[in-house]
Amino acid sequence: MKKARKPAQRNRHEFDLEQFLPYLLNQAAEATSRSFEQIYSSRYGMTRTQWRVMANLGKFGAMTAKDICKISHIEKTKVSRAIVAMAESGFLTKQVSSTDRRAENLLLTARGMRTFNELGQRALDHDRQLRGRLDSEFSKTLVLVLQGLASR
Amino acid sequence: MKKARKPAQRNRHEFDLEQFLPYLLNQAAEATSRSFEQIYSSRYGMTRTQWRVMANLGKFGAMTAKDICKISHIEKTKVSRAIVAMAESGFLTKQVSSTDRRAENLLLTARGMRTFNELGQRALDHDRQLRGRLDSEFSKTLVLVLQGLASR
DNA sequence: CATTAATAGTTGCAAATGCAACTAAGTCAA
DNA sequence: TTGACTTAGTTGCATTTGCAACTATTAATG
Repeated sequence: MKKARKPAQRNRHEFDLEQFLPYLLNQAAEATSRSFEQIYSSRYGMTRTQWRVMANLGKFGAMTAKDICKISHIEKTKVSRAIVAMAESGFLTKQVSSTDRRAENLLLTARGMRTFNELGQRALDHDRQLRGRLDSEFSKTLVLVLQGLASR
Repeated sequence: MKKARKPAQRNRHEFDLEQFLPYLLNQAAEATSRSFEQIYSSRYGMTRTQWRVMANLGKFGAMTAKDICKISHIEKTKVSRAIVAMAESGFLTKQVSSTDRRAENLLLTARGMRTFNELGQRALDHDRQLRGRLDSEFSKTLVLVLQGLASR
């Protein structure tokens, strides 16, 4: 059990880190991501960003780095490097767009697909575990709220 | 408005990144932390970890690095380096514990206090903005759920 | 057309991080 | 005591990141 410390002094603002949404979100995000990270990192040597890129490609099929950025709000350099690494590991192939030679269409290889399918299955399990005893109504609202917070 | 893409193919698992809790939490955490980070980083050149260490010291008063780790679940090396930097910037002072010469008691300086008070005020504002139109009952539950997810 | 501006993606570099190994100090038991 | 073990905190190193500047290509404008 956590020891209940007394605040050292009263402040004008009554700010409490442990109630601060960005902090809480970070803690929860770290804890929940980290356990799942174990799986794709140990099995496939993938990083978190790589897994996310894969999950997007797995869901939406071929798309460009730009698309991934827009959908996932991940930094473009992060995406760029993830793509390079994934191409090297044989999870995806790039092909220059026929209509715009700057852009490259990204496509999961057969191996990429298989990997995505396996990880997707495990992700589902993990998610169910996390949601555990959350009321299903609450769970739905939670998703909406998080999406709302993410898109600002 | 977000373009609604169609999944490329149906998979056995029906996994959807955009409903995946770790992912949602990360997105929300990033978005909400980043906007606030602007403030302490531009005004005081502080990093996220430094701000968190400060917030703990501000709330609980003098404590050791170990205590901060235990309370906040932040990696000890992260905490250690944050402390060094904050001491250099004059936000805190260390003093070797009288009962255990390995441990150091950390204490915000007057400047550290002032900074914490100012940032605390702004954090409160930020938090209120984030919570915006969240139902207050939901808001409370949310905190509990996030804390639950964080401590596993 | 010819320039100028915008866009897709990459790269360089300076942080920030994670992990393991380390130092110094304390504990405990025989 | 002394030797093995634990603990508080630091350090080294390899990896990941964020940001700005860059290349190559396309769009827009006069």
